[in-house]
Amino acid sequence: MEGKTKHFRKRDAILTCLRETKVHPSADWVYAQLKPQIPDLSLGTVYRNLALFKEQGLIISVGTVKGVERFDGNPDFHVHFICTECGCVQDLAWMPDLPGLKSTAEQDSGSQISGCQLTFTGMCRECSQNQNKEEAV
Amino acid sequence: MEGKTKHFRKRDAILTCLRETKVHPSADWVYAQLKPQIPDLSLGTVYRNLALFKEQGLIISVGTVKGVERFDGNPDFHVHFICTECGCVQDLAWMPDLPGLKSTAEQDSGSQISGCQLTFTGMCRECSQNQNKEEAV
DNA sequence: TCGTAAACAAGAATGATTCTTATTTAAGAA
DNA sequence: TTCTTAAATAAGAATCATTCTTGTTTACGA
Repeated sequence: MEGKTKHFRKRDAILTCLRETKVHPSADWVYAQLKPQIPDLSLGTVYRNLALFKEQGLIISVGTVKGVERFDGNPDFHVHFICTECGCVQDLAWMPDLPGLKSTAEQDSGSQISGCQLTFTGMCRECSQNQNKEEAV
Repeated sequence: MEGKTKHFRKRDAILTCLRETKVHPSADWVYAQLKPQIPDLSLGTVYRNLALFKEQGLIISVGTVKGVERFDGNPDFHVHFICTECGCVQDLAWMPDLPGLKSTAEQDSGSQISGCQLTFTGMCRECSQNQNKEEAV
């Protein structure tokens, strides 16, 4: 009742961490998050497992924000918003017609399409407010 | 008839290079492209000017492909396809209703939206064919 | 009990990008 | 013209996210 778990304890913890957060974290964030509970966790392990999960389609990459790759534990298609100011990433609730998009794009490109990313960039509410404060000074 | 040009010769060459190619190049590709004509061009200059153009909205970043940022000299909204095998990037001709997308996303996120990226990933025709050949062996 | 393969830690290596310093250039004031 | 100043740049060092290497531990089946 303890034997089998140990071998995958870290792997499982990394996947669970990704699934439970909404921040669309970086490898480093996941590492910092888990390190207190798993003191002998290595950053390399986080990177390796993230790459594995991505390959298996369990997670997706949201893209690179300020030079750092960000991940999403929900691999189902949905729309993202990225704040170019603070780098936060949000899921949008609204969902366009994906099958339509995909088949159109497939015909257009003549390629086999496996993934789709719709991402908006801009300034999040919080950053907009902070900007206004600064301007008011 | 030669005076004013010199100061911006490299800057102009970098922007022109980006506008004339369809490959959605990396900084390094632009550097390699221009180096023969401009032997004293430095890679740092390419990076610096790309960052400047991006800030000015003259070009956009298509995202990071295999760890390298790729750029597009056409900043107007259009859809991209990225081959995860060879890393090539293509423009698609088809264009969804952007204003509609944007206003919907703006309401949804409560944020000021300035940019939009719709990107499909998959395997390009050429890579698909190569894969078939390999399997046939 | 062995042998093998996967998971892993630790730290080195890589490589894209950014930063620093000194030089050159343009353009305007004296 | 001659200074002064600021932008553009080259060259190479520095940074830092990511990947790779090596040796160790763990699970599991013969």
